[in-house]
Amino acid sequence: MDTTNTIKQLLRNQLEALGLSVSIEDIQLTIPKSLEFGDFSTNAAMIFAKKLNKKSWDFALELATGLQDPTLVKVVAVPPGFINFFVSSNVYDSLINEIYQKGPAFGKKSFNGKRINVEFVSANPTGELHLGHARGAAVGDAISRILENDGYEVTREYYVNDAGNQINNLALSLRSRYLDLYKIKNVFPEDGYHSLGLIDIAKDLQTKYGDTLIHSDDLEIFRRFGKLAELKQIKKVLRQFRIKFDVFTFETKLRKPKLIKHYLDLLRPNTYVLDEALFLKTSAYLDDKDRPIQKSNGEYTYLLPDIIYHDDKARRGYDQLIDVLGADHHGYINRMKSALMMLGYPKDLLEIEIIQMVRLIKDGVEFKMSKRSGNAVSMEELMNDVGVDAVRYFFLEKAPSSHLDFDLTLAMDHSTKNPLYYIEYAHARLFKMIEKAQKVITPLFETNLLTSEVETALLKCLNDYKKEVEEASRARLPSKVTNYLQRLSSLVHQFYVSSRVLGNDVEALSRQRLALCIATRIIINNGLNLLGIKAYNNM
RNA sequence: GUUCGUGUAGCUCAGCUGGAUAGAGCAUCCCCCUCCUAAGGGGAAGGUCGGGGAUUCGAAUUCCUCCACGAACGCCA
Repeated sequence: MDTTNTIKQLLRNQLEALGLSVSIEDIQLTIPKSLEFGDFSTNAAMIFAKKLNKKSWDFALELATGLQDPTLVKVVAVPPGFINFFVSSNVYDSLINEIYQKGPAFGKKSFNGKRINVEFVSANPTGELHLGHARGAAVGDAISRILENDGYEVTREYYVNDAGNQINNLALSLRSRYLDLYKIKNVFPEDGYHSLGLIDIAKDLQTKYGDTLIHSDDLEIFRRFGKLAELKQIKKVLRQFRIKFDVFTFETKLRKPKLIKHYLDLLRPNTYVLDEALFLKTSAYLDDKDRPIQKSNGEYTYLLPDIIYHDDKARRGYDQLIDVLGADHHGYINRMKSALMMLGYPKDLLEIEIIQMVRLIKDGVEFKMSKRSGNAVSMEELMNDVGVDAVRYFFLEKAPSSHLDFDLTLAMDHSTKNPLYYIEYAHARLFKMIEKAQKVITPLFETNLLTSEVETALLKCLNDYKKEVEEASRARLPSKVTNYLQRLSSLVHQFYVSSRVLGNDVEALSRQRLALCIATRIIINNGLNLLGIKAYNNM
């Protein structure tokens, strides 16, 4: 019989002795969050006290005194009426050993047979990536890393919207810049893209084609050249941010007449014509109203290629599709899910993670970011000024669903206010100390001497790693990992100050503490790796 | 108006599959380097967990309702 059942049985017997007959199933035994509450805990006294007309606390004391078993080291009642069970003491030996043996692989699960596609960033190739994209990039990549760690095979995908109005605007803007180079009078498009990068692209165009395009009415060459140049720049920035996409899917590849026709036929039963436009009956599923897929002028809306795209992803055999999208795509969720349901997919094949807005604060005041204005801060600029590690950390430490104030003044100031330094410092301290200590002693991977409050807490925290990382994967919340690392680092600093590794009277204590440091450093390193943040050996 | 998100310390936010004294960073005040990195540690102060109601032995957490802020509600993508 396992410990849980032993304790439950014990409780049942004791309750009976006190005049209450309950079944085993009604007894709740949990593993407490905090170490001080023992290995198991029950709320039985609080639940059953009322039946005997007793106070929870009195009843807990009464109940606890009768609970004895060879497997139990200690049984205590605590206000307001919990009864805590302590089973054994040296449970952490195997943990420390496992962390040391597995190193970077500790906590990483083997392939569970499930494949997940994570689509993120997917910015239109019409200009620079901005802050919102940076947040999406950090979150999408961290979620991917966390899922991989949890045993999933992950494909990172970028959808390139290279058809439609925005690309025409890009082409027109580029042509205008190109004509400017020849001092030819022209009108910059009203919704054109003002980024300075476009002028450089125009120059490249000039280098390649000379003046042969001046009288060309064909926009196609401007479209192609412009989008590829923009995409190249985007990829460069993402690479610098340590993100490599596995798949780029182009909207133009999905806008093939044959494909469109095929999908129109497929969706036909779910459509109707209104005012010469073709509407998809998404409201029959999850949406609050129907959505047009073909305009009255015969053009298709973005929705149709997007449906084709999602079906394309689904057909590639993923068990789960995740889209990481900005808050402005909020209304998109139900219409895309509805469309996929029409094609016969389950409701939750597609999961959409909405990333809330980033508000930019500079010198204490908000300034609006605009795609057009020259003073919007780009992702590249941010990365160069703040550093990749810090940018990632800033964006990951808060849940994606909460609005984020990005304080530029603070971030660009390389100061100690940066919460990432706290973790990095803990890592560097451990690293240097381990390096030093290993010249004198060898680690002993046992824990019987590690009994101080901070040592016990540290062991417990290391033990939590797997659980936290699993939770982060399940909830798609990288912030669980940043929070965990903060907590762990705090314990590291406390430990560092209070518990010297070298120079103890008892050599075994030094050696066990060294082993604890080695294990802890590995965990910090592994945790940071899940966030795409580098761990440094000195600061 | 509808849908979604958010409301927790002076500020920025954790905590939310109900549980034990509601936590951290920054800011303020006081201590701690002859000794493994003081980018650190210890302590003080700071809270009607937006308001109200319900369920429960127990609610920041679940449910209802109201308020405030943000986002989306286009034959744009």
